Amino acid sequence: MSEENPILVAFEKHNHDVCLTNAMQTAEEYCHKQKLQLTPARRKVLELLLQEHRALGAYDILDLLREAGFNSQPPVAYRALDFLVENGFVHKIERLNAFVACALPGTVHSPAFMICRRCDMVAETQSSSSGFDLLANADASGFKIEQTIIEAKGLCQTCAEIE
Amino acid sequence: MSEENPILVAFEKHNHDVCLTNAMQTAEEYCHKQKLQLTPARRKVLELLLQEHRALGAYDILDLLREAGFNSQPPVAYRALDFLVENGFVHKIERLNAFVACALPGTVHSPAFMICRRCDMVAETQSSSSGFDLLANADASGFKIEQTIIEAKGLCQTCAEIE
DNA sequence: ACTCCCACGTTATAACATTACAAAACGACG
DNA sequence: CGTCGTTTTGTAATGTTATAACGTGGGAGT
Repeated sequence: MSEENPILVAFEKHNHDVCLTNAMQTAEEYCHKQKLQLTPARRKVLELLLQEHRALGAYDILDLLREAGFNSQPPVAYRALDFLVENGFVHKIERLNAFVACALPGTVHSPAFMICRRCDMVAETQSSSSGFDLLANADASGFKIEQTIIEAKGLCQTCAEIE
Repeated sequence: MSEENPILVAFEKHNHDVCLTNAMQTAEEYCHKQKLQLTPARRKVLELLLQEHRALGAYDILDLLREAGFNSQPPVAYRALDFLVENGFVHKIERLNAFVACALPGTVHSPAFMICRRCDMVAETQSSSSGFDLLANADASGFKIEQTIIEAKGLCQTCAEIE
């Protein structure tokens, strides 16, 4: 069930308001504890991203911000996104040059993504490190991994049935 | 040793001419068999990339092409890169929006990369599919993975010693 | 009140990538 | 050998993503 496996949440029907409210609350608390400022622009960008299980480009976000009465220059969006990414509330999807709200905010994790090429849905899952060749090769060569991005492109179940 | 483990080749001293010659020959043969045209621009781009174990941006390549007497518009570089990527001679590094010659051309493989953030070296390794959470989660959700990109950022041994 | 830091405002531009359409090269086949 | 269809190239213009640079304002601590 979704309640127990947030990983699959993007694929299933769920009460999205709860999704959003929980995530916002987690962000609030985290920022309060860390003495970080969840300013209006940052908050709005996070809300916008939480409203979809899709990745949005920086300029999409910029348009939405503009509609919401915010200032409209690119640095506005990029600064907010940088903040949110740094603090783990948002992930960048490199394949898409786009951004998606974190499905597991407030936890240290090493995410992996499934990206549907048809409907653009992005689902986040955990990538446990173990048993994974990359680590062995990194070790063997003395490479110190700091961060790994894992992004799978394909078709979600719904879209696979259609095609 | 490098001869037996091409995965580590980028990290070690090696006769780079051999590297290049072998890869070019593999590409020639593959194209001949598949009735693909390894045209001068495509060949030159592959050579340029093979000359480094680093990723080059499309515009870097464009500059080098220009120096080599080729035409200089962006589509020239992007077309050659598209061809080389489609046929597995070159990989795109999404994190860097840049391109690197394949270390194992002519074989079907699912690569993973180690990218040194200090010296920009890119090493290719294989990502065996097995034992890897993403697959289990994809299965569980009905997601059909078509391609997975794996890119680790960090420090290569040499750079780790310096820092 | 002073000052330091952080966030924001704004302009400009850099870096990456594609569309569109015309011309040339190439290969297959009658 | 033509000529037709396909692939590749030439070229201009434009679209998309991201950052540099520099100035302004507001709050926290002294």
